[in-house]
Amino acid sequence: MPGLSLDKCQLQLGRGNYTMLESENGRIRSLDVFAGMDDAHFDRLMRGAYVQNFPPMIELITEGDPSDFLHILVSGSVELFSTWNGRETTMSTVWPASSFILAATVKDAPYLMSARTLEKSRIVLLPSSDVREVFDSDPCFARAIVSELAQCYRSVVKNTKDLKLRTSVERLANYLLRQQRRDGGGPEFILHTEKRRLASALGMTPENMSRAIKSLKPYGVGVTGNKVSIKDQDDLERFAKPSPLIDDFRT
Amino acid sequence: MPGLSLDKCQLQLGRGNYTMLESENGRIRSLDVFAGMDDAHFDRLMRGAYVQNFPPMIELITEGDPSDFLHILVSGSVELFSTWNGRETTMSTVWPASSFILAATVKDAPYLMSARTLEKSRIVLLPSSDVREVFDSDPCFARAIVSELAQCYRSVVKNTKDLKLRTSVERLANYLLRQQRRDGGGPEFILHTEKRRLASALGMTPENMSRAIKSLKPYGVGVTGNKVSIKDQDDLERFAKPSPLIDDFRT
DNA sequence: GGAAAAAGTTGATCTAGGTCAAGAAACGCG
DNA sequence: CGCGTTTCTTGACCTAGATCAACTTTTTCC
Repeated sequence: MPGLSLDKCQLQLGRGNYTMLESENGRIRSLDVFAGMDDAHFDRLMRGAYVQNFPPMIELITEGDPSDFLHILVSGSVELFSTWNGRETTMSTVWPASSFILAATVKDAPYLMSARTLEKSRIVLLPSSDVREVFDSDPCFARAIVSELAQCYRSVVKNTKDLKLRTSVERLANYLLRQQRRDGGGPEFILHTEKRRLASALGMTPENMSRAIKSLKPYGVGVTGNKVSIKDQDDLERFAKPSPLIDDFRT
Repeated sequence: MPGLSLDKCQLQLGRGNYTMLESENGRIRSLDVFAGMDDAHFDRLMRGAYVQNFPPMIELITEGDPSDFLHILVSGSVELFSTWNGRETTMSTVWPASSFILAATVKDAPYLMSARTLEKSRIVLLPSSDVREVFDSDPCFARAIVSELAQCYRSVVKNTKDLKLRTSVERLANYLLRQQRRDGGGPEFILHTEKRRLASALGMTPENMSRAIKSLKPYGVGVTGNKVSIKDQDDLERFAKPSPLIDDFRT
């Protein structure tokens, strides 16, 4: 439903009322960014907050726009993407519960990426000015923001290394290994992303992704639909050569 | 001189003494990161600091090592690069006066990139633990760190967009336009980077860089040695289609 | 449940960019 | 200054991956 604008949505769903926020508070409060902060400051942040449900495929943010809100994804999933000269690429996918476009908020600079919901998503919107204000008065929050930001930075750096140092098949192989770990490490797991989006995220075309999957078959990788099975873990790892300095998403 | 290790250097040059630091203090003090902070806190940081001169091509940092120091480049230039599976790529080049590997320091996590001097360089080393300590006690410093980090993050995001959305010739064209602006905007300017390093930074081979330069000739770009002349600004810009969301290095 | 739309796959072809090799130019150093 | 090393360039060739088109499978939605 591309005709449904953000404004329309806000009117439809209205400003998040206190009860809605209350029920969400626990979840949000326990996020890393807010964990250690003062209650008063947290309340201060939440007073100006909106909570909204969005349908799938709604463009939440358009790159270039001023960054009025820090977004926090409570449920659903959001794709960050960028465009130039008629081309488009997936920059990353956001899963609950985490914030996005923190850097734009902090710098009070225009968004560098657009964002759209992939599924029905619940999102908390914190006015950027409030975030900056509380940052200055709560050292604990400041510490958390800086840590989150550093984490984001390191993720992008890892992604750049992945892009510049590996071929597309190597990127796919390592993506599968990362996904496997995230899913518990068993020999069978599920892709939570559409293949064409995955292709874009990994910097290739959907067609080439299909072929890349096929070319991993000799290493014991089977993919049917969104189900992946890794028959020979060692063999795949010998090929993929995963490195903690690229593939470990925690450090 | 690849035989000369960092340790040897430290022995040779010794710990920066107070006089050396004093002479540097002004320059360092005026960096964005330190500008607004308390004098006492600044002194606290500088008490534990080392200042050192390094010859060209010395590896200052190896990716994967623990991040013991925040580095600040006072003069010279430093290349940040990464390796995987025998391949190497330039991630970015650092010019004075700015800090590098801030994110690793903040998170107390291993370096994701290696660093080497390109020329004779003067570098201030601040123990990471001191930086984190002062961060917690000086809100102004915290604000500056977060701003610097956000800036770094946004730079890497722009770089990813450049890599994923543009061809190598388009990347080169836009790089030239950025370099031109940085150099005052005149039709003639100078490349401050070796072409092979530039090639690596832009994600291509030196051979392909040569050919990319040639293919920009029809758009009025002339390159001889490190001198670049842009004869038809409009023509080049029509081809390069620079975007502030990728190419503006300030926001 | 079934038509329409979207996602995924496959094959044929093309092309951007990598690799290899050799020569030219620039640089560093005794 | 001149010799040796490195960088840069050019040409020939190759390959990873894109594009295009046709087809199959899956999903969506009335």
